[in-house]
Amino acid sequence: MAKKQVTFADIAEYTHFSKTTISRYFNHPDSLTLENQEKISQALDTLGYKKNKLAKVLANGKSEFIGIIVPNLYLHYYSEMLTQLLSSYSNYHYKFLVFSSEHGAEEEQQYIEELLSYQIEGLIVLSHTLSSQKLASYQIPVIAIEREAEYISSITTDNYMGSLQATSLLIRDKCDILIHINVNVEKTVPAYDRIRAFEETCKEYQVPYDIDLSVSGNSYQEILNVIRRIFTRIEEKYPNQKKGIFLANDTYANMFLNLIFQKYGKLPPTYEIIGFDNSPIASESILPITTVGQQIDVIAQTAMELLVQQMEEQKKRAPKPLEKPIHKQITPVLIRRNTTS
Amino acid sequence: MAKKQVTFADIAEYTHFSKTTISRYFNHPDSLTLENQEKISQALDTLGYKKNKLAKVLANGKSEFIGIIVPNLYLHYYSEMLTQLLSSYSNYHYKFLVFSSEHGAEEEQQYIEELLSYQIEGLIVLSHTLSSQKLASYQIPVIAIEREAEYISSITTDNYMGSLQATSLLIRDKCDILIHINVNVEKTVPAYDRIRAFEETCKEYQVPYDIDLSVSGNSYQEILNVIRRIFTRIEEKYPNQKKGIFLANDTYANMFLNLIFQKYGKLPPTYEIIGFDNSPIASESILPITTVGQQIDVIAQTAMELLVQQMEEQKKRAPKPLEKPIHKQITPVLIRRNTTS
DNA sequence: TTGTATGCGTTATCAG
DNA sequence: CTGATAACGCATACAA
Repeated sequence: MAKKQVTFADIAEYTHFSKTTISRYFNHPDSLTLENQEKISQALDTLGYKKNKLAKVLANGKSEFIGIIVPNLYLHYYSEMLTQLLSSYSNYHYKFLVFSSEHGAEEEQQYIEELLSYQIEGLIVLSHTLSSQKLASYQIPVIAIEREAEYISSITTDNYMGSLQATSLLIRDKCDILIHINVNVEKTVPAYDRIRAFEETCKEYQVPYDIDLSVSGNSYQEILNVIRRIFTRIEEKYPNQKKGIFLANDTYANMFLNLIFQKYGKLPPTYEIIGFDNSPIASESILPITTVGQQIDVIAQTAMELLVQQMEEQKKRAPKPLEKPIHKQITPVLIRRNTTS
Repeated sequence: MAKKQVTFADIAEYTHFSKTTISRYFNHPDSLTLENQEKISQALDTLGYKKNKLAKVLANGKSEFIGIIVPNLYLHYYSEMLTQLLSSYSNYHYKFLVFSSEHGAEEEQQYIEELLSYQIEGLIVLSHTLSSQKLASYQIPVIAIEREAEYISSITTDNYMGSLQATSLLIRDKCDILIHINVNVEKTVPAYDRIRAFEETCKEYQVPYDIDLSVSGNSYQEILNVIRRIFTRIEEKYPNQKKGIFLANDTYANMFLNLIFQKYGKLPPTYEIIGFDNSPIASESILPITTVGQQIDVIAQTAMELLVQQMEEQKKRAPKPLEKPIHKQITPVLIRRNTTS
């Protein structure tokens, strides 16, 4: 601590006011005469005052902190979401304490304890490790984004609508066989709706379909190998049919497209491909990929609105916690590019 | 505020100790009898105590906060760096307040003011908007990552070495003409060394070279259009020669590779391509791209070491600020993949 | 419009 | 080994 901080006491002494008046200068300036405002204002920069928000928080209980827990930032979806959340600073002036966690529940609970000890007013959770029941038990406004959220409020993409749009496009384009490629997602996860919608839509329109949930792996290479296997299988099984492939995300879609290109040097008319997420890879691919675009900005914005609302409620004298969690769905948009006709 | 927080006062009352003893229980437990430790420990969870770090900070001045300012998280480089920095939590237990800023100096100054008001102990800057001189004036430990840093400590990739390795490989592979494609970087930016090394190496080995710094644009499409123009020019100018292309980053490299593939359906032997960064796109491309890999984990780790060291110094009774800023360079590694022989 | 007194939850100093 | 008491920097009733 080089030189001690300048405090209200110092300013008060210097200006011959009381600390209270200095406090008021910041919080209710109109209650001072213009003359005195000016005096204090002068004193502030001759003394070089710098405010101390922590002291303020301790005194009034409003930390303006929001905790965020993301699984990682490697996936574009998460880093983009974080960007959008951070950018809400200009509207709400909440500060964000960010933790990245995907190594188990204990670690994550520790992080939350730590966050709580900093008096965060709210929490945004994107990781999947803790149950919503556990999260609800912390007695603090929580918003889940795209995860299981039975006991807490949440924002999710309308996965059903997204998948429906993709599937419909493939049907409209007269594909002979529709194929959905995905990991074996749990039914509690919102993204499971992508599988549901695909299947139900295919059934409704009575088109043949094939659902392959064999994707797995922790590295790009591992996953690529699985996709290659799937590609081979499809090539063998549906040789002369027009294949409409709907993949769980753009990374898979890009892999699949690359395999096709490596074999044929182009995208033959017997293939249509649709991804999910509208991540950068979808446009950077050898052929810009048609994809279901998640409206990450809208999701982030909605999450903040919901959270702010609940945090405001907490500040009232008799805060009424939500009777039921609020769940909102954001409709994704189909972005047509060059892998569909 | 549902129920008031449990404080030391409550615990003291309950256990018939003083607040001081409770404090000691947490900070110097050995100075209590085991029996009394046990008593307090019991009281803690029957009362449901939750610690308040803000109060602690106010009392002892150590916030354990570090501020981070990144330009954006859209670029993989930044999001990966942030991930790595966040992961240092397990070693140092510093918490991170993150701001994203690339819209001008005023905004960024405001952010820093805000960060300072939260008593951050150190600052990590990845954005380019504020001069190192300005940053140094804040009188707080600052580490710059991959940016101008005359007046503050910094970590950068050894761009010269990286570029040297790439250029050498292209020479070794007997390219007739070496071409470097980049934006027109300022000479103060560390990345300028990539251009320098390319030119100097070409001269030293007396191979013909061509430096094209015409890349510009704010969107993928804009940049792609420029790259296309450059591609056309190169095709016309060096039709039958073996071309060794070294691009400023993997995104450019991927664009270039896609253009080649779209024209030839493969990578003809008259082309070699090397990117920079080892970002995901380099492996996800139609052909895995040879690239200069920045060791982001090492950079982040080194940055934290340096920062922690300086923050520790600040906590001493007579802190000696650094006489000169410390600058460290991290050597990148050449990752050979399928776009070089 | 301004001041006094007290509290926020913890640590630090000094005494015993 | 334990306790009183005064910081830390600011906010807020309540008075004036």
